[in-house]
Amino acid sequence: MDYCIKGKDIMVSEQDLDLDDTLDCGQAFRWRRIPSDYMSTYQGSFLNDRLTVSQKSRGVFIFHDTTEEKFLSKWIRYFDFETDYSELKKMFSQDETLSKACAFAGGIRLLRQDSWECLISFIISQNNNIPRIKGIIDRLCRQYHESFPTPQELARETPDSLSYLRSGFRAKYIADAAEKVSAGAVDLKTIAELPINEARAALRQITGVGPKVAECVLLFGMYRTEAFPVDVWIRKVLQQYYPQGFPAFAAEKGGIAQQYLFHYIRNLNKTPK
DNA sequence: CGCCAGGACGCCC
DNA sequence: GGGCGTCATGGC
Repeated sequence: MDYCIKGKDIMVSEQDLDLDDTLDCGQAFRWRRIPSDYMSTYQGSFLNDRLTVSQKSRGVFIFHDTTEEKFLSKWIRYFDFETDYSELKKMFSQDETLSKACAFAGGIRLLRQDSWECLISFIISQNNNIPRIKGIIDRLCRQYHESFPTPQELARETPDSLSYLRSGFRAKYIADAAEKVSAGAVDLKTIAELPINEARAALRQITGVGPKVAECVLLFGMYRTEAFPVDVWIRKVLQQYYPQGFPAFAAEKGGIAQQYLFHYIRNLNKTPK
């Protein structure tokens, strides 16, 4: 990654990033695409900082509505610019299927999101579709001045008071997560550093957090790249391409590989962009 | 209209 | 410990 300042904008060059692949692939739900004919622009936020980011062409980006200080202290980390994804993809490509997946969706990067927002988002995601997940999270944030509520704020709610979300049976799960996190019974900062199986068990103390949601929180909210969420699509990939098991050489970064595979298998039958 | 969604729970055996 | 119905809501 390279960057330079141009007026109030920050110009960024990074070959291993595609905005549509990364911000609209189901790992984060609060990025909104601003319609435009000639480039992709997204608005979103991380913790309390907003960002507008555009992709001008392949590998060329403009970060607006931010500062160099914020860019250095927050956005570089959020977009995982400290990691060399071309190196990762080279490593993955020893495997034939992964090689195809990387070629197909090589613009995906793992976003280093906030663990609390991730926990609630993926609780909402269960047995749900992406447009509706976005809608529910939208209504939630609108209630809190367009920012994600803190655990303490959400802990004041009940399943009934959350009915405006229209999140269905998930409301009681949201309330339970908020209660346990705000009271410290579940300490996300500590969990992030635990050995992976202990971290999994700790997250699953929350009602409504099963294997899949726990894995997503670990991967997307705690940057545990060895976490490997298995949903119906990935289960299909594992059956079809990895009957002997997922290759061990990729296990440590398995979650990132999983992102490429997920995007690949979901779009196999659609026409490539 | 019916099917399904980046699942988890409760209950069954 | 695996199999199955159920859980709200709405996108398609």
